[in-house]
Amino acid sequence: MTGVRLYDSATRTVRPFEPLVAGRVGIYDCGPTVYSYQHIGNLYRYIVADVVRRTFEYCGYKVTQVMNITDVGHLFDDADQGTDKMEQAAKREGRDPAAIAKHYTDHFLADRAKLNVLPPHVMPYATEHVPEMIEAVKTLIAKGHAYPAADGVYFDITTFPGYGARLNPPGSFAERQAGARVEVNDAKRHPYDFALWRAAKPGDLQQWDSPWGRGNPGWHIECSVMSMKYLGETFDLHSGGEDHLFPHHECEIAQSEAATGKLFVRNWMHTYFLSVDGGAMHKSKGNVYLVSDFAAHGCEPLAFRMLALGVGYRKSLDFTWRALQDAQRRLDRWRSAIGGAWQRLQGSTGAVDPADPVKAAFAEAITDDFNTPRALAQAEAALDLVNGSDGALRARGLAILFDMDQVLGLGLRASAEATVLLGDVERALLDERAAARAAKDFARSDALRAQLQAKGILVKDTSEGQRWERVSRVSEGEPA
RNA sequence: GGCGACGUAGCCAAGUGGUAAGGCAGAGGUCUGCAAAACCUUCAUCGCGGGUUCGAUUCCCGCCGUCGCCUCCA
Repeated sequence: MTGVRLYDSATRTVRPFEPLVAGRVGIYDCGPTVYSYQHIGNLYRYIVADVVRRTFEYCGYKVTQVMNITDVGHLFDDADQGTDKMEQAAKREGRDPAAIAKHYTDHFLADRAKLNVLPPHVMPYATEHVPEMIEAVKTLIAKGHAYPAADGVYFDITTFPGYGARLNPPGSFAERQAGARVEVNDAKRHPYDFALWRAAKPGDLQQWDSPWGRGNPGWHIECSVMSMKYLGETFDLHSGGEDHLFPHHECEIAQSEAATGKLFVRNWMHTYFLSVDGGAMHKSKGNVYLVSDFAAHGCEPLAFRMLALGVGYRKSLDFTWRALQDAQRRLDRWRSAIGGAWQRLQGSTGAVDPADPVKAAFAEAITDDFNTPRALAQAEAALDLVNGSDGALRARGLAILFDMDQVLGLGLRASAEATVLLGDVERALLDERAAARAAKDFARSDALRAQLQAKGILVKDTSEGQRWERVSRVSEGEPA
């Protein structure tokens, strides 16, 4: 089993990963709130989480990856708040929250599949864990960490020393308080006490019975409850976006550890936001892009995965259409080389030597805090072998690339296999063209090449005969 | 205002106290009936100004710029 080094947001250092249970790793990824389509920034984060999970598996760990679906808004019908996501969506679309959640969850999962993001092993829904959340709130009240108030139940942060300072710089929380301009909610004892349970308000579409009357759960409690339910009270790795550093994950830590008296999470991981054209995505700027927008720019979803792999997750990727198109070209080049080699080798690559230096360099890169850009550079080294004229090296390079793709997830083997799946007509045209070339009938040969091109098959002549590949130029598009 | 992150070639980006991976684009060349590939060569002194050091892109300070968080957003 290969060791993995990773950055931990709590200690702010890169250190060797040490699993709670030898050979296993439990991961909880904060999932999306499904009130609208997930944009590329959201999806980018799940590509990163996917690479993390694949890396551990590549290294021989038995992984349990849990990702929640937040299908409750924890929101109340209060026009002043203006942040009533699930409610707003329900009203906007004239559907109930369950239908909204279903629609956007399905779309999210479909986008993930297009990006070769593997399904998590467990995918709990918040609405199916409300009883457990209520139990957790009762426990916190019983232990003196929470108190019922007029409009809900709040966590008392003064009962958890160090609140807000696990993932954030020491002292920063005090500064936040000083700078806070938030009007104090009279129901709360402390401005930063956070809701565990909210009393229902008139018009709430999502509400449940509880010991504190009808209402809905606070945002943070669902992640504590669901992560501990499926991974245990202490688990290995918890990931989220950089925006979760405060308050979400600090709240999770406080309520979880207050309830169990145990360390909640051993490693915290946060993905930085991607920017678009050098700045933030904003609806007002019209640059909140979806996977379904790629086709219009001649790109496939997997080009976005290639682009994402080209950046470290702790630096922010700057997304531009040009960058995506560059990634598409890179992906096309890989496929072209791999498809050609696959045809020459007739589908046999042999096994990968576990001690292969290129593979070793790749493993070294990917296990160094998931350094995908460096890993890609090693894949390019393997690609050089594939492009060479030596048949043995070609087989070796191909085998290495397929091995690497267990982590990269670019579907390289599938694209290679697709090149040899020809229809009878295509096959006949290729055979006829080979005959024409042998007879030096170039006019006929060129005409046949044009015909094949029209069928999406690019033919190339090499010293070893014709090679061909499917041109994946996206034209069919993918409706939103 | 407070706290934090980032600023590397035309573009996307690795990285290190000792003169900077990889990809895309560009330029020149080889090969080729043509085309497409492939191959070879070529393309940066690391935001600005100081400081520490024998030596800094890499450490420290200041400035400028971008981004994030400061109650429900990946």
